Amino acid sequence: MSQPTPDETLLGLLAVQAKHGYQLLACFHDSDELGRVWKLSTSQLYAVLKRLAGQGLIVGRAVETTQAPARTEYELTPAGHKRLQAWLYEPSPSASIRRVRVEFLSRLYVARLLNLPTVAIVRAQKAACWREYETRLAERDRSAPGVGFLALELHIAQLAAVLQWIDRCEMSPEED
Amino acid sequence: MSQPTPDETLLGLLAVQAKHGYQLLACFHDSDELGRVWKLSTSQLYAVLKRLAGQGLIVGRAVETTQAPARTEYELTPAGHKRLQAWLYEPSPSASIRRVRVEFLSRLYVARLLNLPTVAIVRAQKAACWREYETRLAERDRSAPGVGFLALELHIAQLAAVLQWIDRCEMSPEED
DNA sequence: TGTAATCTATTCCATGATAGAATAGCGGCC
DNA sequence: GGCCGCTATTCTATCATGGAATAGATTACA
Repeated sequence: MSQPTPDETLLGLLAVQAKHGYQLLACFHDSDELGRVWKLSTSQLYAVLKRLAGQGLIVGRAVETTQAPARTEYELTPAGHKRLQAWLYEPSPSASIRRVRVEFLSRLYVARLLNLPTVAIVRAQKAACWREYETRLAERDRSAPGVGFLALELHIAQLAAVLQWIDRCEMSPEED
Repeated sequence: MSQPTPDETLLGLLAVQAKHGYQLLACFHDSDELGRVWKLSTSQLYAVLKRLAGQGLIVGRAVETTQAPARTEYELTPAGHKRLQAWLYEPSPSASIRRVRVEFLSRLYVARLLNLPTVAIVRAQKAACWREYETRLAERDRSAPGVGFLALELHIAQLAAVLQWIDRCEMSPEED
C-alpha cells in the first residue's frame, strides 16, 4: 500500500499519555487540527491499534470502570518510542503531494505536541520536495506534448506551491 | 470509495474501437500519456471490465485466433455510450486535487481521442476549482492557527496552482 | 530438434482495507 | 418504566489489491 497510514500519528498521541480507542477517535474529530488531516472511521482506528499491538509497538491493558464499559488503554513500548522517533526525523520523507499534506503535517503536529524541535522535520521535507522538483523539471525537457505532459506540468506546479508554502511551517504556531 | 476509478476512461478507449483486456492494458503502459495518469495492475483492469459488463455498459464476445490464446473483445452498449457522454461533460466535476490530476486529464485525453470539443470540459473544471478556492479562502478567515490551518493554506495554494495551470489545457496539443 | 525464454491473455487466491451495523453497559430525561 | 443517547468495542460483508498461476504461441539458439 502506498497510501499514508495513521499508525505513527497514533504512536505520537499515545506518547503524550496512555489512551484508549474511543479517546483517540475523539482526537481526530477536532476539525481544527488532526481532523482536517485524517478521516478515520471507528473500525479503521481499532484495526490500526490491533496492528500496532501485533508489531509490539504498543501494549494494551484492560481498565474496569463503573462509569462506562470496559476499555483497553494503550501505551508505547520502548520499540514504539524508537519507531516514533525514527518516523518523526525520517531523513528522506516522501515528496508526494498527498504525503506532504498528510504525513508531514502529522509529523509537525506530533512534534509540537511533544515539545520536540520541528526545524529538522521541515528542513528534511523541504529538501525532499526540492529534489523532486528538480527531477520533474528535467523530465519535462525531454517529454512529448499530450496529457502526460500536462500531468507533469501540474505536478511541477504543485511542487512549486508546496515549496512556497512550506516556509510558513517553520514558524511555531504562536508566531503565525 | 472516494478514489477515482478508471472505469469511464476504459469506456472512452473502447468507444474508439472494440478491444480486449490485454490491448487496454497496453494503452496504460504508454508513459507519455495515460501511463502517467493511471497505474493499473492486470487484475485491476480485468476487474473493471467485469464490473462494466455487469452494469451493462459493455459487452464482450469471445474471439478465437490461431495466433494467440482466446481473447474477449469488449465494445460499448448504448448505455455505455450514454454513460461516457455524461462523464465527459459532467457539469460539476470534483475540485479535489487528485481528481483533477486523474479524472480531468482522463476526460481531456478521451475527448481528444474521440475528436470531441474540450472547451466545455476545461471550463467546467475551472469553475469547480474556483468555487472551491473561494470557499477555502473564506474558511481560512475563521480558522484558528495550528496544523489544521496549515493544511488549509496548503490546500488553497494547491488550488491556486491548478487555476494557473488549467488555462494551458484549453489549447489543443498541437498548439503547445 | 529440443528446450528455454518471452509474449499474449486471462484467472485465481490470499490478504487487507472499509463501511456500517451490531453489541452492550450506563446515565439522564420525561 | 421506557426510551434515547453516550461510551466503547467488535463483527461482518464487501471490495480492492498485488502477485502468482495458468496456458497457448512465438522466437531464440545451441
